[in-house]
Amino acid sequence: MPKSREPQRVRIEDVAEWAGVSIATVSRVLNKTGRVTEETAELVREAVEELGYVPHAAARGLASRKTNTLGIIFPEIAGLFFSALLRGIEAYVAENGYQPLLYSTQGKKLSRHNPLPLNEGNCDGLIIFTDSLDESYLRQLHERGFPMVILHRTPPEGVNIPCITFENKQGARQMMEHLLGVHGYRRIAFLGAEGVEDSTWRELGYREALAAYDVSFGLIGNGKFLEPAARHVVQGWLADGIVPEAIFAADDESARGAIAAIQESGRTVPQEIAVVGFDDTLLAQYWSPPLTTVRAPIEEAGRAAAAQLIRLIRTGQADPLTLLPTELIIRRSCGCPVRNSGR
Amino acid sequence: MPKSREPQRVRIEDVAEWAGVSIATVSRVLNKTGRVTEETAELVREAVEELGYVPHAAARGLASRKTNTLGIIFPEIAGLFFSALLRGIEAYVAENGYQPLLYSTQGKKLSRHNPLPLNEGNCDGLIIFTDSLDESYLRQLHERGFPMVILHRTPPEGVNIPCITFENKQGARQMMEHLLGVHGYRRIAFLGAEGVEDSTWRELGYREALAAYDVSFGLIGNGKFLEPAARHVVQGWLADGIVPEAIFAADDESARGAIAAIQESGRTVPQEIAVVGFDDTLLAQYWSPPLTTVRAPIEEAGRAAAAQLIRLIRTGQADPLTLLPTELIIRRSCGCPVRNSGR
DNA sequence: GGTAAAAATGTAAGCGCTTACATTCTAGCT
DNA sequence: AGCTAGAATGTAAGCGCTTACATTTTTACC
Repeated sequence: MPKSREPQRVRIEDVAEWAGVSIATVSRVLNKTGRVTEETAELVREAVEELGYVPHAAARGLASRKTNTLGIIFPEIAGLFFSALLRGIEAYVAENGYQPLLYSTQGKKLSRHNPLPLNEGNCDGLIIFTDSLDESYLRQLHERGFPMVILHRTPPEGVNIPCITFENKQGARQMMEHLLGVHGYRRIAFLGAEGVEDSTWRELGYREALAAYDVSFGLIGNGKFLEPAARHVVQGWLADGIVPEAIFAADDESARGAIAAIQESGRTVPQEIAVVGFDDTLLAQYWSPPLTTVRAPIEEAGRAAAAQLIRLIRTGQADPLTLLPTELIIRRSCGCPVRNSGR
Repeated sequence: MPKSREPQRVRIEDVAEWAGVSIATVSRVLNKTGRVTEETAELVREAVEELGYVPHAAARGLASRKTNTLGIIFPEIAGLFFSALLRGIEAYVAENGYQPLLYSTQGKKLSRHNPLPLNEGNCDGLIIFTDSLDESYLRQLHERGFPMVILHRTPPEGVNIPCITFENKQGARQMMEHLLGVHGYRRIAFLGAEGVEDSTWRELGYREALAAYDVSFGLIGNGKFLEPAARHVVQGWLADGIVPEAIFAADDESARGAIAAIQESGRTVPQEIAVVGFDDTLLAQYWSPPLTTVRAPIEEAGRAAAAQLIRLIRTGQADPLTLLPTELIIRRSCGCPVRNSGR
């Protein structure tokens, strides 16, 4: 049985033949490398158009050892945080002639034994988002000289991979100042995510502020940065008769969970328990009550990561640490009176 | 000046040498193709481990004409809709040994003159999301025999590309039945997005329902599926003294905008104007009032798209049309009394 | 018109793999 | 021991490009 018509791929050779030139010339026209008479160039372009030629990315990458692609490693694809980050990356990357290639580890931790599908073969550099690669693997990649930047995670010791993160501690500190200083709350609980570095820093800000105000009350729950988990934790507290004056959720999703748990218990936010968050995603301004939170410039972080990576690829240099400032967004859930919608 | 230490890439040749075998054997072990003694295989695996060898994806792709990668084309990266879809795709694709490669057109419409960076060179097939490719380009790709599926858009005439979409008209119809039949509303406005196919179908459902109930009132605004645009449209209506009994927003973001505009005008939802949406994303259950909407199985759509594409790649066959059912989610914004939170 | 430098184009050697085919080895026969 | 089928492994030809270098053509100038 004859194989069903295998649609012939158009190759550079076909273009060359059509235009009556050599493949080298075609390549030169396409890549604008080397000089070619305008006449010939036009002829080649016509051939490309006529035949519908599209260069084969893999072949090109193999031959030139560049892919013009940046790999982006995410632990999972979810939520607005991710969207915003990606938007920032994408915008910057596109402006600079690269295309982003995404890979999500879906919770699996990658190591040398379970290596990344993204490597020199298909991208020129990597943006690594949080904790998805184990330390020795990260180190190995880095030693190979593969350009990488890390988002929201300090690189392992001795490995100087550029890092982009928020002023987490500082932001948390500010929020706590507001809760402690303006509202006078003392019994403030913290809802973090164990093992997530952002959360750890925010927690540190929380602790420091508490210490600064000489408050001995401290309550820390693991809301895993997920609404259901956070809701569950707070339900547990309330059931056990532990009723803080305020809950500082280390991200907006946890805040959402906390509010749900409190409201389900028949209590009101912020009158009985205030709740504040971190990130300012999730349309938090539309919640009831509108959420007081710390705005993290997520999109900006994406842009910064892309910028550092491209710089690293091109010049071999990049800033070891980029710290992005956060901003306190006061709405209603902390107990403040209406002022502005925080738009 | 000597070039700074160029870190040598480990190639299959190095592995072969270390293990004392030929590169063909290494390849066979790695791809589990052809027979190799367990002894030799083990030796090769040791070499791989020892040297930290990772195959070069481009070279592999070039030689084998397979990339195990699926390209996913999005108009833009934004919102929860996208996240959910991607999650569905990613889950299915990963289970089947592929990895997704994303490309966002950022609003630009791609054509033959501005071709896709994703092609035979770096992926084995394409999932195309809405209107990001022009018709003749789509046709050309299809004629080349490149496997593709389309999400939320009917393929151009004569081109039988498998298509995955929601029961948009049906879902809109159901919602309208609720508004017309249960609540008895007659002055119902529609907030769509011009040129978006999903919106067009939903609008058709809206019109049909109106006709079925012999309602002559009809008001259609272009909210562009964006909160600010929708808000603006509704502000305009209200300012002009046009006050419908209900607004059917063709997606949740527009619904959000409509609610905002109404509330800003000092009116209440749903008492004075009811608002309903479509998609059930965006934590719509937490809004104030909780949004009555049509749930579209977004994640399921992603999964279905991936499934069809992989089937197409492997067998050359796929279902021409996959229609995913929607579900009416009654909450409060339509005027219904509290029943359940729609969790 | 002749010559040399510059410009334009062509030739061919890879890039790091897979894989068809060739070769060598092993084991089971006679 | 000698022979052979089958298993194990090796050899080498590409995959479709880029690019260093070789060659040819043009231009500018004497």
